[in-house]
Amino acid sequence: MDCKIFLIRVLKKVKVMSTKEKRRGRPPKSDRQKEVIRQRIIASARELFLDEGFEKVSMRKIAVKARCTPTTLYHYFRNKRHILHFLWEELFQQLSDSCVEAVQGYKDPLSRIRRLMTQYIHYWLENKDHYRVIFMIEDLSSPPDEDVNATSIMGRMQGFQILVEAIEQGCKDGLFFYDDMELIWQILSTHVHGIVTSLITVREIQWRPDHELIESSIETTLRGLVNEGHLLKRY
Amino acid sequence: MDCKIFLIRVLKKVKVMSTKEKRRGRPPKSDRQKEVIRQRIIASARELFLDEGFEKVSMRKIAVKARCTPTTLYHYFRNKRHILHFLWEELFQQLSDSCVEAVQGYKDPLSRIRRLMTQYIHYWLENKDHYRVIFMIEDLSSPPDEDVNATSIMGRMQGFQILVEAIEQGCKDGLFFYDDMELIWQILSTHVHGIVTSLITVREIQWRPDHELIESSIETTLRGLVNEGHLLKRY
DNA sequence: TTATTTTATGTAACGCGTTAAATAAAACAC
DNA sequence: GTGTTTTATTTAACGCGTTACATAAAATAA
Repeated sequence: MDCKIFLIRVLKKVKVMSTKEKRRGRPPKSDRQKEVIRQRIIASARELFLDEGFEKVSMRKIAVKARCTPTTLYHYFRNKRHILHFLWEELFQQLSDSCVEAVQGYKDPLSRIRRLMTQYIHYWLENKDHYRVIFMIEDLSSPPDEDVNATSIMGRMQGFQILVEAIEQGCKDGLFFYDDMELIWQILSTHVHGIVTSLITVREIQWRPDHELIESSIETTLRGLVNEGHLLKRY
Repeated sequence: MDCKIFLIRVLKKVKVMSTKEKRRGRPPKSDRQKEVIRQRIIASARELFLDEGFEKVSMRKIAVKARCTPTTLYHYFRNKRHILHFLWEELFQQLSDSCVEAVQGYKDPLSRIRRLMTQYIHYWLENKDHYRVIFMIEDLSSPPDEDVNATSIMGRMQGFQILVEAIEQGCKDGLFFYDDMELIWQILSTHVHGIVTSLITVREIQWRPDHELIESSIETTLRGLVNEGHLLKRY
């Protein structure tokens, strides 16, 4: 019974939506209007984040800056993480820019990949609070935001593009043990990310000096990924 | 002036403490008594954690179970993380046990290391909430607890002991590219940890199927760490 | 007009980790 | 006994993310 009623309601709704008959209630704000408000909220969050650091970004303070109440924020974003997602892109852009700079003057794919891995690690170590914003916010229950696809963000980043191209070139040259570009960048990503997350979050372990652990760890990954004979002298 | 006064106060305190004269105020609880209360608090936290999952562990609920107020908890522990640190040891023990079981029947160091790496990853992937308890609690300001040394915890774990012994044996056999046991286990740790943390926390990326990424990632690390010719057929 | 329906926003609350301030308890000095 | 000093514990609060609920606003239906 309930099922039937529900079905009828859904069908009515679909009919109304599809034929664009006059809706009954207050009309929703246009997508354009909504976007304006969303941007005002994001701008407030960014201002707080840049001015006073991540720990000052609270929903209540964002609301004050955006001239609304905290509840209104939840009308436009699922949760705090959802708002901060939009700041990710800017942080990734910084990372990307620093990576682009890091490969300047390096021509062969292997050197470029090595430089990118090194820079990735150093960027996060030098911006530990940015790292926490992105990787250490517990969302517990909520599923990942389907409208924020990190792979697509990364795809638009020049730094990631350079990595992909270097891997592509490497594959052509028979550089790698594997013949699968996606697999290769995922292996590289998990390994460098492991170094970053270990050094930042596992502070109870007495790690080797940063530079030693970083360099030997990266070289280990590259030796494991690159076919014998292709491993040139570094840099 | 202030400095001088401070110095005098310190000296008085030291004198009193060292000569064991009668103290003026209410005497502190004995270390034994304090330990009893600490254990009661930890037991309450553990009960909540095991019965209802991590998200139910709140300072207020621990306090109720331990029959005191939340503030009292802060008399015996610096913060929530400090209490949960004592649960770490038990989770690490589970991990250790599963690792001990995983190497059963594997004799050569390389196979044993490979088994340990694989089991480490699978343990955390199968116990994601445990992973979050340990690695994803933001402590923001506070420095790492100096009285909880993860390396010493790990040292007492048989699973870690087996890893160290396997590395030791490997070094004797000339198995590894590096000749430094600590460096080797730290490289192994960061790499496997990178896989775990990526798969658990970076959900916005469409990762390769677990088994594929795990296996090729581990093999990459081992190829990079093990000298040519020593890399036997797997398992 | 008035009633109804839907959207947008606000009010007040929940439980959270943590802490300042007050108070209770236990010792000594007088 | 009465104060004094130190420790242990509680009370009450802060700001937090989030949400149930109420209300305002804007449209249609009658």
